[in-house]
Amino acid sequence: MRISEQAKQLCRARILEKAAELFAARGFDQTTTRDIALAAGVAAGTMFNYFPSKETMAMTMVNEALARGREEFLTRLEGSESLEEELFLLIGTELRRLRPLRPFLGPVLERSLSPFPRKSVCPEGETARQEHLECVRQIMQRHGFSAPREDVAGTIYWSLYLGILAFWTGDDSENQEASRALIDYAIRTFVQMISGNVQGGPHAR
Amino acid sequence: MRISEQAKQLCRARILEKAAELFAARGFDQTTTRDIALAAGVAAGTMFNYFPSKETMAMTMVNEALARGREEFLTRLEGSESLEEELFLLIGTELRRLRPLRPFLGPVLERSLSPFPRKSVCPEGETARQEHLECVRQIMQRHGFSAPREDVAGTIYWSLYLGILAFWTGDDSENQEASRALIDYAIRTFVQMISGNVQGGPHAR
DNA sequence: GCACCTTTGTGAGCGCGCTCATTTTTACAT
DNA sequence: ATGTAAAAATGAGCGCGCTCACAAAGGTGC
Repeated sequence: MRISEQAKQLCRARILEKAAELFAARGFDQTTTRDIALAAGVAAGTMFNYFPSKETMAMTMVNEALARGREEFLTRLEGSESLEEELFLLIGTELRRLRPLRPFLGPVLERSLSPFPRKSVCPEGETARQEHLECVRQIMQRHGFSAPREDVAGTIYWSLYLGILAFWTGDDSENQEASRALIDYAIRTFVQMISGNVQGGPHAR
Repeated sequence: MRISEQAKQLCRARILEKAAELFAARGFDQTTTRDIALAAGVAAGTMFNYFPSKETMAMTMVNEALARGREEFLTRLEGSESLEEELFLLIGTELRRLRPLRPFLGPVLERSLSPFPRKSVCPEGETARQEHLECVRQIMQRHGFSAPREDVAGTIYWSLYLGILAFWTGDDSENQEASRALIDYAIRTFVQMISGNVQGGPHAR
């Protein structure tokens, strides 16, 4: 059976929608792939023609939210922001879009955005990292930074970003003041670092 | 059957030893609990009287290595080090002890040291975090720092530490120059931050 | 309308980590 | 020695994510 591209995308979207509902209602680990298949009205095996793994389903939602956050960030930019302000705005809009997914983010990001090297990483996690870092790189370029020592600065930025994501994921307080303070501090620390103002240390000459 | 405490510890040690060998030889994910049971000469179910999960077995090894690293750190201290030098020495000795476990660290630390909140976290991972942070806290106190804003500074330190661990875990180069540079940079960044030298930013007055 | 081929759907079943009802083994009181 | 109860070992089996051999369902040439 050959099916139209439209019907295929419709089926894919229905699976994703039902998966999102179940993840939000019960959590990622408490939702089985058989549950999702049942809710979407397909056989258990059929889902895996559309998504190679349960993890991929969740990270597809995450990447879409992040991408829309970055789009919104670009429209909100006024050009008068400092580097710190732009990074704060970027992360803020990303988090706003991630908000509906927050009830089930923990296990998903733990698996897919881990900084630790693995044999079989979920490719969507790698995509998320690359696209966020590319956006940050563009912001830095706009402000005249060329990010010396790419590996080192990139790794440290990503560590801080993951720390922010993790803290925010667990921050259930009303207005998330703690998260805002943490983001502020992390961004300032990072900008300070790439400004070359962090000097000295055990092995500096 | 009631067994002597000695025999119990011996059995526990044999399971841990065989598990370590298999993890190192094939990797964590490629080693099944049935493999370990067979190698240790016990039934599949028996292992779970000694360790509640496969993950716990691995993190037990990690925590032991980290603890011995911290012991060695204390003996190596000469009292003349700067804060940066002490932190560098601490992390260096920890990593040296972790070295034999490095072939299978990735999946283990990804699961157990994740900064993301989870329902059923491996308690050994929490132990690792607390004991390392306690050691860092003592070092900071020795140098006259009281770590203002405990949540923020602690979270950022832990993010940087995880970044270091992750980078080092994947760093197969001969003398690990890249890792040394990263550790240097991360420590300097952190010390700069807690020194209160990081100021300004989008929401500072 | 019919045979043919490709794409898509299907669900039994695999291997995994882990559980639990049952059996076996031991220390100890007698 | 013997009986007893608790501790420890056992392995069949569960539920999970995921695979794969096969069936069903279109589009295409005649």
